[in-house]
Amino acid sequence: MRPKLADVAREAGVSPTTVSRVINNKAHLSEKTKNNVYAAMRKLNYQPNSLARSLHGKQTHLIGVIFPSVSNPFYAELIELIEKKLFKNNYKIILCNSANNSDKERNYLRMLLANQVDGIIVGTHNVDIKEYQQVELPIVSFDRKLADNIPIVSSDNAAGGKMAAEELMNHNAHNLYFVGRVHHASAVNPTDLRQQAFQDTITAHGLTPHTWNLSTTDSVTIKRAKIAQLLHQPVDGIFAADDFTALLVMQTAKELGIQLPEQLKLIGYDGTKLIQNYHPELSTIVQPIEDMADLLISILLERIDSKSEVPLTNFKLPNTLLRSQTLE
Amino acid sequence: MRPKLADVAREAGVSPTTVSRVINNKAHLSEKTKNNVYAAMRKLNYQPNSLARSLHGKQTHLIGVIFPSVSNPFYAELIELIEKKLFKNNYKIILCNSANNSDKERNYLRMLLANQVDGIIVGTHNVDIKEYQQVELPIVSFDRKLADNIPIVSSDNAAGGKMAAEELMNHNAHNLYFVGRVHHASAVNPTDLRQQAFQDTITAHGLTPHTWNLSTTDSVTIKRAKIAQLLHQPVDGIFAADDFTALLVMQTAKELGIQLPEQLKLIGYDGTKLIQNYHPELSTIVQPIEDMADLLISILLERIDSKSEVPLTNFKLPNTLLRSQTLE
DNA sequence: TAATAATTGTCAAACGATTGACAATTACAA
DNA sequence: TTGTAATTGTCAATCGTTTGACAATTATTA
Repeated sequence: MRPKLADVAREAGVSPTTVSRVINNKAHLSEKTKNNVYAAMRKLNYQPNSLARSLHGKQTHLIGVIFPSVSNPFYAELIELIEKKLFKNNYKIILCNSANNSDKERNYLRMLLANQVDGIIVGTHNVDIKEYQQVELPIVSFDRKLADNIPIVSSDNAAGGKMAAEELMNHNAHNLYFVGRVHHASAVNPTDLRQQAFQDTITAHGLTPHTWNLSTTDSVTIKRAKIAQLLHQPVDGIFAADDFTALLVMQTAKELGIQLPEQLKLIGYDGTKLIQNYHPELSTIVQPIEDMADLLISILLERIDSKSEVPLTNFKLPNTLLRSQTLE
Repeated sequence: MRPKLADVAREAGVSPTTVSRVINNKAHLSEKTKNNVYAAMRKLNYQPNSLARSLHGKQTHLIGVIFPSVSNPFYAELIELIEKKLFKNNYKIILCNSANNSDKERNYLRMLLANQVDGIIVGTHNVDIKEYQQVELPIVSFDRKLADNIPIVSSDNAAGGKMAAEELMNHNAHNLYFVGRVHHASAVNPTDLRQQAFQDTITAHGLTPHTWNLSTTDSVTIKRAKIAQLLHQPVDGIFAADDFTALLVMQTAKELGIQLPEQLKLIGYDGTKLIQNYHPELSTIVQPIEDMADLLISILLERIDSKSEVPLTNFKLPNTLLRSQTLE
């Protein structure tokens, strides 16, 4: 049985109230009793029961973190940074993998509320979650519009798409394709803005943009096949929706004997540390992952402890272009 | 303010006790009252306060998951599977990134205890944690000896090392190197067994094994440089400590004009889905990630709800060899 | 119709800590 | 020596839910 506050009090020869005061730094306490209490806590290896404390109204210091995947390196790096920074602020995270399953996400959301988390960071891609509307807890969203009263942090996707288009055109590519999940209706996801801006920029330059759709449910084998098909079209510039798709393009091109960058220019998206380290040859739009993690957390913590309404902005952080061998 | 049990009772026109009974499926309750209560809960969007329930002795349904990294794809995939399977069993996870920092790890451990988690899965690489000895909570360790009373789940690292050695020799490689973090003292980590078995197997075949040390603190640039140095030695077979190191070897070899597999055979280790999908050319020892996740969880849950002492075995699951272009 | 079973309620004590009110003791300065 | 401030204690209510004991009501069956 784990020791409780009363045990510490007995051990230290003081009242339970005093122990609680020591723990919470209340009132004026002599160094002597403080030290007695600390010693007793150490001796008994005492840890205050968070449940009891939180039940009384104290913060839980738990933050729910909901993302569609953990194994995707982009999310993995973002989550790692979020964890690191929250830990510094003495918060711990409950990790929720929505797996793009709205039932699972809803379930997790309910659980987070039941567990009285202090706040939630959401980076998931399911739209139909009405529930977010009525959560009266500090929430910050990553790259996605959840509800009117929830601030969004993202990179400047439109600028990223434009940058990719311009860069490909500057390198004399004319048959330009966007490869990835292609959206058709009006842009809903911030990420759709990449494709949109890419196409608009190309059109503005008097060229015709093309798209080549890969479904997110396609296996990698199928994606490779589809990309091989694409590479049999006249194409000399590709903007991939993400770096891993770009890798497939690179590899497929190589198999088909297509030279990069001579015959084909390629730009990816995300620019994780993993890609920068292990595929430095890939040109890519680098998202400011660390800045976004910082911002997500500072907005969230601000909301948590000041209770102030944060202006409901869509915070857009700038991307950078990493020029490498697939471009020049 | 979130509704509480008493609010539901009022709304449903029953006593708080009855509501609690409905929630916990106690006693005999008529369908009618049950439905009334459910309706009231739905109407008020009621969620029982987990803190209060757990304080009373109910499980928290929280599991602490401590790993040295989230962004490393191997851990990322393992964590994702653990999350997926725990979710199915109605458990949620508190994610702890030890970052190979024993202070941080100790801190997280204390916090997990304070939060009354039901169990802990530990996959971290710090040794000097005495604290694990005295935790009287169900714990399972991944790939690491923590304390005498804590079961370990791992892949058969020794068999993996042996497999790699034999495979390289079968393909007529004679100058064999282990590349990665090289241990010198007697093996402490299960992962050290890979290197040990690799070397022993080579020696047993009358050849001389070599090692080429890469520190975990080396940047990727430095690792590349060190690998380039290695490739200027006489070497025709390399066993990399992990797949990402293997990628660096592949890339460096290519830059130096060394042909794989003609001039150099290469085997990596881990075989994540990421590597299998995006680097299918790499031969590697594939760890049974999913099986390990299953086993970790079944042992942990067994311990949690049967309170039975699980036999303190080191569960070793078999690896498989993925032969690909870097071998033949 | 009586006896039995099922259903629901009331009440109160936990779970482990926090906190405010108030009292009592001690220490220190004037 | 007295007054004031600092220190510590006692006591009880509270956070939201669970649970056991017991009573009261209703329904079912013989």
